[in-house]
Parts: sequence; C-alpha cells; structure tokens
Amino acid sequence: MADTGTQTPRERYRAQVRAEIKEHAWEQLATAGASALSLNAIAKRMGMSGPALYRYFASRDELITELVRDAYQSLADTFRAAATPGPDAPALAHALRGWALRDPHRYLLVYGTPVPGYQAPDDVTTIARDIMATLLDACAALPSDAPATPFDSHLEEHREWADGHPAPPAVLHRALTFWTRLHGTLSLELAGHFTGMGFDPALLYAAELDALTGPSTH
Amino acid sequence: MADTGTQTPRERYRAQVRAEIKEHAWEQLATAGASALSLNAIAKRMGMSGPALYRYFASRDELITELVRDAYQSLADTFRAAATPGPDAPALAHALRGWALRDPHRYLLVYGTPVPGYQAPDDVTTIARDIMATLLDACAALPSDAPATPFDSHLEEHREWADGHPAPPAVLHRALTFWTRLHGTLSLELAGHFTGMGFDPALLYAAELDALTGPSTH
DNA sequence: TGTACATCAGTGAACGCGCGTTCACTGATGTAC
DNA sequence: TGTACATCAGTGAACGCGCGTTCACTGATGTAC
Repeated sequence: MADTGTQTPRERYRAQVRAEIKEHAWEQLATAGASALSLNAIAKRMGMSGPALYRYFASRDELITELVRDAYQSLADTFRAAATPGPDAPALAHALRGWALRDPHRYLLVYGTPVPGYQAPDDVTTIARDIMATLLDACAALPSDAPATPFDSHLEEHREWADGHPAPPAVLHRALTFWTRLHGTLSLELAGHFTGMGFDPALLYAAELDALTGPSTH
Repeated sequence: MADTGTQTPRERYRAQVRAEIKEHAWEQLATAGASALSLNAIAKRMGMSGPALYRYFASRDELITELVRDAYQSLADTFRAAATPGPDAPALAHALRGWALRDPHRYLLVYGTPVPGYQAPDDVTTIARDIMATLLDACAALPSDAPATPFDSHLEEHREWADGHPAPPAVLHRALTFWTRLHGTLSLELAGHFTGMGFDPALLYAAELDALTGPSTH
C-alpha cells in the first residue's frame, strides 16, 4: 500500500503471504460465515502448518480487524472512483450496489450483524467518515426542492458526524436518507428476504434511487 | 400454544423445560452471538448435563429453527396487535421499532446476516406472509396520491408474493418501500452505525415514517 | 570470494478447551390389573 | 390398595473433532567483515 519501492525481498515476500492469507480468509468467510473463520483451516488450505500464520498475524482477531479495514477501504475507494468525474449521487448508488453484490460477505462484514464484543479500530471510523464525505458532496450537488422537516433542525444541532462539511441541514438529511434507504433494500436483498417474492430487486433499488434524486436523472 | 387444556403432567413438564431451554438460548444469543449458541453451555447454566437436552431438542439445529420460528411469530403477533384497532401504518412502524429494540438479537436472528447453509422451514415463510398481509392492509388504507412509477407496472406482473391480496400495484410498491426504508434505518441503528454520529435515530426513523405516510399523520 | 553470524520462515509436538452427539445405565413417575 | 410393568427424564463416560495459541527447534536466507 505504501513504500512499495523500497521493499526488501523479505518484506515483499511477507506482504505477499499476508495477502494470500487474507484471500483464503475471504474465501472461507464466503463459504462458512464470519464466525467460522479459522486460522488452522486457512493454514491447511495453504499447505502450511497452523502456527506458521502467527508470523503474519498476531491473532485471529487481528486478521479479522484487517479484513474489516480492507472492506471499508475498498468501499471508500469504490465511492471515490464513482465520484471522480464529479459528485453524482446515482453513480454512488450504482457503485454501492455493485460493490455489495460483487462480494456479499464483504458487505455483510461491514453492515451485517455485528460480532458481539468486537470493537472496530479507530482508523475504520476515519474511513467511514471519508465515505460519508463523498456522499455528502454528491447530495449537495443534487437539486434541492424538498421542504424543511423537523428532523432537519435537529440535524442542524447535531452535525458533528458531517465532520466540518458545509452542507446545509437539508443536505445532511438527504445524505442520511440516501444511505438508509439504499441500505434497506440492499441488505434485505442480500439476506435473501426477496427470494421467492417474484419481483426484481434491482428495479426496487432503482425505484428508491429515483425517489431520492427525482426521476429526471434516470 | 395449542391444546394446553388436555396436557398430562408429563407433557406440561416437558413444555416447561423446553421453554426454559429456549429462554437460556436467547440469553446466550444476546451475550455470545448467534453462532456461539451451545447446547452444552445452556445445559450447564440450567444445572443439567449436556446430553439431557437431547430429550427436548433433537439437535442444535432444531433448537435454532425453533428460535427463528418464535421470532417470526412474535413479530407477526406484535403486528397483528398493532393493527387490531384497524389498519394503521404508523402504528405498525412504531410496533416494529419497539419490537426490534426490545430484543435486538431477536430482530437480528430474522433480519441479520444469514447463517450460511441454514434453510428456514416452510412455516416460517407462512408467518412472513402473514406479516406482509398486515402491512398491505395498512398501506391500502393510506391516502394515495403518489404518481405511478415504472416499478409499479413491474409489480403488477410480479405480485405472487402478495398472496392474493387485492391491493393495486401502487399499494404493493408502498408496502415494499415501507418495509425497506424502516428496515434501513433500524438495521443500521441496531448494528451500531449511528453511534457517535450525534443525531437521534428515533427522529430519523420518525422522519422516514413521515415521508411514507405524509406529515399529516403525525 | 569466503567465512561467521544474525535474522526469520516454517515445523511438529503439545496444552487445554469446548463442542455435538451416542450410548448404556439409574431412578423416578405414571399405568394396568 | 397393592403389585408388576412400561415409560421416560436425566446421568456419566466416551468418541472424535477442531479450535487458538505456546514453545523449542530446524533450516534457509540475508548481512558484516
């Protein structure tokens, strides 16, 4: 990630094995679920002995933390890329859904049922704020015609989470709404609650997006 | 649940112990998470030996299935109670949030990250449809002024999930939207994604409800 | 270019643990005559 | 009311398993002179 140029061969090898461990971890996450993640199983699938992994991760918890961090970072990168041509809420929405469907377990590691007792490290919060900032930019660029609601004034007094972003409360509200509505359809879809219902989840998602941005953008 | 009158003492005792096991299971679910549910641990906390529980549940999976079923049924009952004075969407919304906050792990067992490989039994689907029916009734009673969307016509052709309910597509759409939006804020709140953000999740939830029903109902 | 030494990846054995589940058994509770 | 039998709740031992993690060790890779 940083300083790739001045790596010694040993450092490069370490980074490579670490990455390979994480790849196997993702695989295992996808097939067996988050709580079944086992260092021994990963080692076995890599053709190594169990204790060998302790050269690369101090504990199982550290590996999970790393996976969570990577998941957040990957979403932040995806968002940033979707917003590079300029702030664009529909583009963010599509990027979010694509990112989630590409690897549902990565999405669930971030937004799924929290692991009891697990505490996300500080830098994850930083990345989360970065994601929110991109979203706020996009919502600020949206044409605004919605009337002010009581919740808007509540937000005016509780805007620390916007991290200094100059958006007016209506935009803060819209960003939150954007976030919760898309997450609502997406998480129900990923949890399988729409299977067997007949309709196309993608269209429901698109309908929610339209309601948020105005049908004109479609 | 059924036939309580003609129970023999032995049957009554069985039912009692089964209930006690489930209570301990919920407790353990709340403290250790869904995947850490252990028959042995439950038995120990009840002052029994591990194998004793096999008189009451054929396996760990059967116990979990029973918990899932109970969770669905309890939501269905809550919904039905909230709709007894008459179909009332805001009442359902408040009932849903109350039900979720009263026991977050029960909510998460239904709507959280799905356990890989776990397949819900058929009667759960039946209960889920019952819940949806109550919601459809409430949405049908709501004043309707929204313009028809492209998704509405898609729903017109994919309405099997409404299980014969005569609601027009706009109502189907509204019911789905009701469901996904409330779930969106609720699940993010329960997963802790709003902690440290400053605003009051209850107000965001109320704002979403207002947007769904029109501010007049508040 | 060669030798001595330090670094470090990986191994295998071991520890203690808890899990789900089976099995043969004991002892109490209920039933039939 | 009393005896013989069937039912069934619960026990303790056992099986096999996989887990996270530690430890002392081997052997290869890099570094310093």
